[in-house]
This record gives sequence, structure tokens and C-alpha cells, in this order.
Amino acid sequence: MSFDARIRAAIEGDIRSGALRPGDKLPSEHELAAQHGCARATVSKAMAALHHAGLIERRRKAGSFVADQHVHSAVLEVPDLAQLIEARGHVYRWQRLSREQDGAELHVTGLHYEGDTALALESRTIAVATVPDAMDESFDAIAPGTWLLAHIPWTSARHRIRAVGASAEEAQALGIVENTACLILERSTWRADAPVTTVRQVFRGDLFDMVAHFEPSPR
Amino acid sequence: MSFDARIRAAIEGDIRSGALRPGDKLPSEHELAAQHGCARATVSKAMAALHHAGLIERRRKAGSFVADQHVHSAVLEVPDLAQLIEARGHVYRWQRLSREQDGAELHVTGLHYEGDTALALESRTIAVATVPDAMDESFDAIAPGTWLLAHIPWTSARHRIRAVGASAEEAQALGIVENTACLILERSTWRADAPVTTVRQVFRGDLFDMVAHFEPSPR
DNA sequence: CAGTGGTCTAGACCACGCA
DNA sequence: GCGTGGTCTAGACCACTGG
Repeated sequence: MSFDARIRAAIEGDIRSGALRPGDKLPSEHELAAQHGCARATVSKAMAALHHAGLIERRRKAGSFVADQHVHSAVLEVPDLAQLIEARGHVYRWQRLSREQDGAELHVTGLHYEGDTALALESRTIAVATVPDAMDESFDAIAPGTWLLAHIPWTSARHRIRAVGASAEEAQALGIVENTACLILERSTWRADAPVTTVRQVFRGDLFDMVAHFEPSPR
Repeated sequence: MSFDARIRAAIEGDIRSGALRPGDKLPSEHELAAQHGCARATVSKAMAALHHAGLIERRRKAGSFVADQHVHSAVLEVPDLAQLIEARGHVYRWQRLSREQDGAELHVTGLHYEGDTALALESRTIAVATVPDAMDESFDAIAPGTWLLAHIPWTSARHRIRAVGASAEEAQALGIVENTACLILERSTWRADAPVTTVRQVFRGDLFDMVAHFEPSPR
């Protein structure tokens, strides 16, 4: 194991086991370098990684300290529906319901099927100004999300997750009783501050959930 | 700006703007060092950061490449209810409903209030073996989650998010109609592989949602 | 002011994996 | 083989900030 990994593992272990508690002061980079018999640059790299991972706080002149606990963020797995459904051993299918152009916006709705069951209802708006190629696409055979992933460069996104009773229209499309609890995922996506797409997916609450992990460790 | 940040910004900008597309090859560390007039170690640090952020892939002998897009994870903000409610300008209150010890497990249920409205029903199990101090705590005035944050060292956690219609008991506790759509957050927490606590929180769907951000950039 | 982290250099050696 | 990234060294200077 590299010095880098060894130093990180040693400190992370002390924090996890409780030997080091939040607020405790760590040795200086100089001391750690001497202890481990390596150069300060190597210690610096390890400490930077621990800092980046949120395990420690660092202050010039004062030193490095074990960070306070903060269970307030987790890595959410945003599902790629085709992948998710096939991983479950079922057949994925996209059925387009509508496609309308309204000025600079393209509106597409459709259903994501897991086998013969409608799992999610999607309504999407695509900003034609940012993704002009979308105008030439029918989205008849390919889901807009899949198509967009392959056609637009990097983006940032904001997700909102809620629980809502299905409306009459939503219930009918999904083949469930009105007012059944559904998980709503709304996602807005940007490319360098230009809006790309906004999507609302209504999932059958009885068939779908989301999972998120919180790992305070640096991978 | 440091060389490190300058190099990262240059490459990230090219990726974001679309000048560099997924799969494109980046210059070698040697070339980048020459281009920017700095040492290879500095380039290496910048590239390692871009790799860690998921923007590039690196293969020995082959070189570095712009990574494929993958919108499949996001940072979920797991709410600290007291903070969240006070940020909304309301008064937060915890009301314990029950506390029972069952062998090595401590079971606590209660309500999280936003002003006079019950926002969430919580049922929690605490592993006494991992957190013995919990036996001396009534959880009458302080929510178990808040208490645990201050009393246990670092943990990992798994979250599951679902939409479910409220059961009769849940509906009564929350003051809503049975079968109303609710957001369920289940969280299990560990300390170094030892279970700490499992909690199930039932949120009123009409009053609560969760937000997550996806940022492909390094911070 | 003195000690800390933050950054950088100009080398070096190694492991990997493509040609 | 040989170019690539991965890691490391033994220095150095600077910026910040706490005592």
C-alpha cells in the first residue's frame, strides 16, 4: 500500500473507531511525515484527501482537526430506468404518448414499462434553443432521456422528490386507482446555465423506491 | 489563481462548452506541463482532481480521456428536521410518543412538529450494544436523531425513499386522512459495521419534499 | 512573529499495458 | 520496448493567522 493510502487509512481508522473524536487535533504535517518516514508532500496529499472527504478540518497555523459529524447529505442513485428494469430481469419499453412543439419548447410525454406494467409516467420539456437536434427526433422509439444523454454535453441538475396521490389522468395512464401514492421525481438540467430539459416522472409508489448512501469515507 | 486551479478550469471549461466531447483524448501530463509552464507534479494533481470528480478517465500508456456522461448520481440533502423547520421560519418541536426496551434494542416513536402541525412520524430502533448511553436517556425532550448525532462517532448510512399511502395509525398521528400520500425515509446507520440505529420517518407528502443536486464539476 | 497548511519544483523510480 | 500515469522526494517560498 502507498504511503498516501496508509496515512489516510490510519487516521480514518482512528476517527471511525472513536479513538479520535470530533474536535481533536491531529499531528502537524511535519510530525506525521516523521512518524511515517515519508516526505511532507505525501502527508499533505493524504490530508487534502481527508479534508476533501469531509473527515477533517484544516486551519493555517492552528492545525488539522477531526470534523464535526454531519449526516446531512448522501449520494442518491438517480435511476436510468432502462438499466434499472433490465437489472431486475424484466423487459424495458418506452411508449410515447404525445409530442408537441410550443415555440422554443418541445413537450413529450410517455410511459416507461417494466414488462407489461407501466412503471412511470413522464412529461418532459426540452429547450429547443439549447438542443436544436431534438426537433428532428420523434421520440417514438427512444425515450427522450436516453436520447438526450447521448446528444448533449455535460450538465448540472436539480432534483426534487415528493410523494403525491395520483391524479385521475395519471392514474389512468399508469393503470392504478386515483389518489394512489406515487413518488414524483422532477429534474431540471442545464448546460452551462442554459436550460436543457425539465422532466417530471410519476412512479407507482408500490413498485419503486430510491436508494441513497452516506459514506463519510474517502471512497 | 494557482496553476492547479488554472489547469482544472481550462479543461473543465472545454468539456462543459462542448469543445471537448466524451471520449476525446487529452494531452499527456508532460505536454500539459509544457503548455502551462509548470512541473508535471502540478499537472498530475489537477488531473487527479478531475478524475476524482468523474470528469475524465485515465489509463496508463493510453492517456487521459473525457469521461462519458453519467447522470446517475446526485447529492441528496438529508434534512435535519429542526434546522429545516427553523429555516422555514417555524417553531420546531419533538413529541415523544413511546419508549420501550426490548432486549438489545431500544424502540422510540415520536412526532416532529412544524409549529402546531405534525410534519413527520418517526419510529426508531437503537442498538443498545453499540450505544449503551442511550439506555439512560428518556428522549422525552430531545429527538433521538439529535441526541445520537452528538453521542456517536462517525457512521455510514443507507437511505431508502418511497411513497406510501398512510396507514390508519399513521394518519391519525399526523392528523391526516388515511391513505394520503406520504414520503417515507428509512435510514440505517452503522459505526464500523456495528448497527447503530434504524429509523423510519413518515412525512406528510403535501408538506415535505427532498432536493438533490447533480454537479459534474469538482466542487 | 513563528508555525501551519498551500503550493510548487525538478528531478526520480515504478507498474502497467499497448504496440 | 517505451510512453503513460502513479507515486514519491527533499527541498523551497508564500499566505495566512493564532498566540
